[in-house]
Amino acid sequence: MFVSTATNGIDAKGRVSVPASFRSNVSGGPFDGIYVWPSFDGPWLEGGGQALMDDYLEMIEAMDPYDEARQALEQSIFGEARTLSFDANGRITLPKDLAGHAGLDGKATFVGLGRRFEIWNPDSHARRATSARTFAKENKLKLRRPSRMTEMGQ
Amino acid sequence: MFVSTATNGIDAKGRVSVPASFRSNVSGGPFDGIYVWPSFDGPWLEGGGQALMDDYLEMIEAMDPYDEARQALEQSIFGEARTLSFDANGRITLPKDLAGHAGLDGKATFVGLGRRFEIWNPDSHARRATSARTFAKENKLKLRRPSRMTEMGQ
DNA sequence: TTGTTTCCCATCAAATCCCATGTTATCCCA
DNA sequence: TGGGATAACATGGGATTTGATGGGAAACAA
Repeated sequence: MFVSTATNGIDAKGRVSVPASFRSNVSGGPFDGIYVWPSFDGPWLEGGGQALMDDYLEMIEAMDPYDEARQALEQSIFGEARTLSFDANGRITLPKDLAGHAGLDGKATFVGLGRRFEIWNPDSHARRATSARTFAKENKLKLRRPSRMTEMGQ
Repeated sequence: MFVSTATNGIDAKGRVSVPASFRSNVSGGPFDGIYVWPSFDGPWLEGGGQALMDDYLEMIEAMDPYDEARQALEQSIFGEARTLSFDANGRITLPKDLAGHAGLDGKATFVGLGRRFEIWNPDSHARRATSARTFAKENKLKLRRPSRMTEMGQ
């Protein structure tokens, strides 16, 4: 599970270290890396491992093949996603267009969100974290257990 | 899984490089190439590897033999598809009629969509990507978890 | 022949690999 | 518990490989 927040530097080649705990979270499969795409909600990046993409594929394929929403989601997730594999030191190279979408310049903040994570400009993220905390406080009563227990692996 | 978008040039001989990640995605089988056919939805091409064609065959064979829809799909997919094999550098030669259907002229945009991919005129695709992003944002709630529980993490 | 397709080789940029280094966190033992 | 030893992590730069592309020669077809 992706948890915690870490800010790492982006070097002149566009390389950035992925937090070690994120890396160990996606290790094991044949693809040693992550999937990253621009959020269609705002100026940040969405990311996850193979398992997340498999889930999205399953959810999208459950939709009607010629549903316009399905085609838009296919395009905006799979069409925009990049496979970024780790180098020997656990870094990825962020393509310029992705860095541009998120306004990344020299530093990137990785935010673990359970089954997926986000990559933010550190300043933007600080502002968002503040407002999210307020919003969480106002909505804390919405946090409740599902009526029937469901299993969640580790 | 086919992901990401890449635009490559079409040379005077009609050759175009298939993105390396697409190639590795279809490698392994006896047929070293891809299947491509004109979309019956609009001016672009549909494509995939052997696995995709096997899936379509399975789905179509599950239909009644004289179902009109079955015959239309057989004709529009298998009847129109071409097998385009890679040359030593990973290029295919696009037949003129396929290039014509998609309005390809000098450049081709490959769009990974999970199990399959599409080939677009770069300008047409840019317009579609923009509208798809808006539409995806408005319809993201249609992405539902499958009813059966899945585990978190990788 | 004439035009077309397939194969082969050359080139250039970009992505990847490899090695070195500083810094922090963890371990281990007295 | 203190403190040195060790390992893990993040970072920088050079060397090497891969990927995309262009053009020519050989095989094939009309």
